[in-house]
Amino acid sequence: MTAVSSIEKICINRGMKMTGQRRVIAQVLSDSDDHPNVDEVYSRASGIDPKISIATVYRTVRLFEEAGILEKHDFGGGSARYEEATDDHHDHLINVKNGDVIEFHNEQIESLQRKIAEQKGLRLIGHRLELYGVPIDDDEKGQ
Amino acid sequence: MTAVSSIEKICINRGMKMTGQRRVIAQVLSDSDDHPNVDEVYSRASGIDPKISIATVYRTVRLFEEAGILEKHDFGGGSARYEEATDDHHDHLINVKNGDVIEFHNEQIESLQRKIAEQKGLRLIGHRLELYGVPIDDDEKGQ
DNA sequence: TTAACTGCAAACATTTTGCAACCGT
DNA sequence: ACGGTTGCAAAATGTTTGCAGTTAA
Repeated sequence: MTAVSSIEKICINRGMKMTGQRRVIAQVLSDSDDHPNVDEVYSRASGIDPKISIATVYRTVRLFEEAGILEKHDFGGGSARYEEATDDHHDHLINVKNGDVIEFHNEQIESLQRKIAEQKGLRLIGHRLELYGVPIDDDEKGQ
Repeated sequence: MTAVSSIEKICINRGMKMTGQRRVIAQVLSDSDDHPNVDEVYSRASGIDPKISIATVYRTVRLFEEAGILEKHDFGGGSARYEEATDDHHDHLINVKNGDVIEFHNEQIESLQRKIAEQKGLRLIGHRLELYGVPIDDDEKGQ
């Protein structure tokens, strides 16, 4: 009856002890299309189980992140934000004129990044790439 | 007599009130080749004027950043890091093992970025690229 | 002179942690 | 039953701010 969220399935597969709190947090995160911060996860989870504590949310998202189930993003603005990890990696192209976010993936850039890191003696373990642009059409009339 | 730092010159040009503390902080930042955080700026400044307070450092780097004199970076690791803003663009490769920051510039990546934006109908006006890596040597003995 | 700046300490925001009680397996 | 997990409150960070005294212009 109780639907099992996609994240909970992963947890079960890995033999994690699934408490009621973890189930709720897993469901909240599976249901989220955005990139909630801990406070938002906490309040969504509280709607399902009002006696969850925020310390547990912190501990759980950290657990999930270390298990590779979540991705942690630092978009600035004070708090870390989370999204379910998927196997398709993408970067973001932001249209600063209207705030639209376009996801893209470019293997050539990815491999150049690895190469640059290697040249400096490092193995690439992550990156952050954000592009900011304005519509080319708007360009024709000035600026 | 007292050498005027490059950042102080900019401040003077803009008519900022230059106190002793601001002069010291401007000099510390002008002299820094790395990407110090506030704590590091504070301790370097304290070496020149031991009675500067860390609150003043926070206020001053924020002032400089809002004036476009400094660039503020969020490389993770808890605290914001600063560098003098220049017109020559570069990206950052962060050694997450020790916090070292290596600057790099790769025209191939730059041009790919422009191309990607164009393909989506945008003209690139800015970007943020940060690479995170660990020393390859450390890698050999486990992970 | 006086509006802006500084130092101090307290306030804040986010995240982590010690510990006793609790619960999944 | 046992060891991991939770809730709570306190601590740890990093940063901002209120206020009274100080200083650059």
